[in-house]
Parts: sequence; structure tokens; C-alpha cells
Amino acid sequence: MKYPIIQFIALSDEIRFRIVNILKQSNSYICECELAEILDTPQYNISKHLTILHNAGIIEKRKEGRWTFAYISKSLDTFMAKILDAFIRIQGEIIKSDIGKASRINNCD
Amino acid sequence: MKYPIIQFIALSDEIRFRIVNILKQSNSYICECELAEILDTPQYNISKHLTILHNAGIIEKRKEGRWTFAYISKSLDTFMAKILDAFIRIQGEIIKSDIGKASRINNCD
DNA sequence: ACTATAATTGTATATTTATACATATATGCA
DNA sequence: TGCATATATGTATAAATATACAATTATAGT
Repeated sequence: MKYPIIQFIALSDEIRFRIVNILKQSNSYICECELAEILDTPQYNISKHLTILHNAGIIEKRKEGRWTFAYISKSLDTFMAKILDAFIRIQGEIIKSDIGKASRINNCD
Repeated sequence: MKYPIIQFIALSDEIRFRIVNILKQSNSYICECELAEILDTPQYNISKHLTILHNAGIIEKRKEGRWTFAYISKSLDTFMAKILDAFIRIQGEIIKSDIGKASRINNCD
């Protein structure tokens, strides 16, 4: 792939976009199993989507015991963070849901 | 589709991303046949991709005689324009090509 | 060691998407 | 009218992607 569209590909799937939205809006790191519950999809599905998001540099993973927590990449280029900020803010009306269902959430830092 | 990912889908294809890149960097409107030449792909392919980009609100079309000129949507939400600006600028090193091949180009306004 | 939970990975299937091909429409000009 | 150019569209195929299923690894607690 010659052109840098990997981030757009990563965000062009509804489940992946919702994952990013949840992580961004909650400003937390959330474990995989929790995402599976919130998004009502099998855990292996989340696992594969997280890999795609991670390869695009959008999220990071942190393993703690049995859990793998995902969070928005801190080393994410500023521009990409701004893109996500702007996009989520502007489209906010439509994507307000998904937040508030999570219990196994930790604040970042 | 519940979540607003239509723009990401539109930009997640290499040919479509290159079309947008060409239109943005040239700041012009370019006819479909020219895009087909530049991108070395059949005309019907460009036609279908332009439809997808148009439906996502990213480009507009203007018909003049036999030609259909495409250009970056002027009514495009500011945030989306900024997203594209930022993305293309930052990734610029990789996507400098494609520009300069076009002959049937008109300046916007 | 055993069990339960969380995550990962490989493969197979289903779905989606892009492309190829054929054809149709529309315009401009001789 | 006839012909060339530019675009659009319907359908079929090929390619890519997401999902389902099965099996495996890893960790924590009993």
C-alpha cells in the first residue's frame, strides 16, 4: 500500500470507530472484555479489531494480569488526535451513546 | 449505518484518496477523463469512485458539455477540510506524486 | 494441579467492495 | 445524421474484509 490511508481504513469500520470513540470520550483505558460487552460482540472480534487499530497507531494496549487494556495512543501524532477530536465533536449528536456503560474503566495516568 | 463513518469509508480506498489529494493539492477542478489518465484506471472506475466521494460530501461535480469536472466540495464542513489539510500536509512526503500530470485543469473560481 | 477468565490465533464462511465488461446516454462537431 | 468523445450504469466476477467457530495460550485463584 503506497498511500497513507491506513488510519482511514482503521476508522472505516463501525465497531472500530465506536471503540475509538469510547476510548476518547471516556479518556480512560478499558479492558477488552468490557469493550466486548459494551459493543455486544464476541471478544475475539474485539481482539482482531484492536490489532488493526494498533497497527494504524491509533491505540495502545497495556497488559495487566489477565486483562488487556486499550487506550488512545499517547504517541499518536497530534494531527491524528485533532482529526479524531474534531470528528467526534462535530458528529457528537449521533455518537453520544456507548459511553456510560463501562464499569471496568481506569483513568489514564 | 448508525455511526458517521461515511467519510472514513470514502477515504479508505487508495484511488479515492489519491483523487482527493489531487483535487486538494491542485486547488482546481479536474475532469473525469483526466483523473482516469493520471491514475491509470478505466473511466468507469473513476466514475464510481466519484459517486462515493460525492455521497460522502467530500467532492462536488460540475458538468460542462461533455466533461464532468470534480472539485473539493466548497460546502464541505470546515472540520472535514481541516482533517484533509492536516492529513495531506503531514503525510506529504509520501503523497507528493500524482500532481503535475494533469493538463485539463481549471482553477477554482 | 485444577478451574475459570481473558485474550490470541488459525481457518473457514459470509459479506462487502472494487474491478471488469458490456451497454447506454449525452454532448459536440463534421 | 453519423461519428467520436465523455460519462454513467447494470451485472458479473474477483478481491478484500468481517465474522463465526475452534483451539490455544496465559494468568489468577482455589
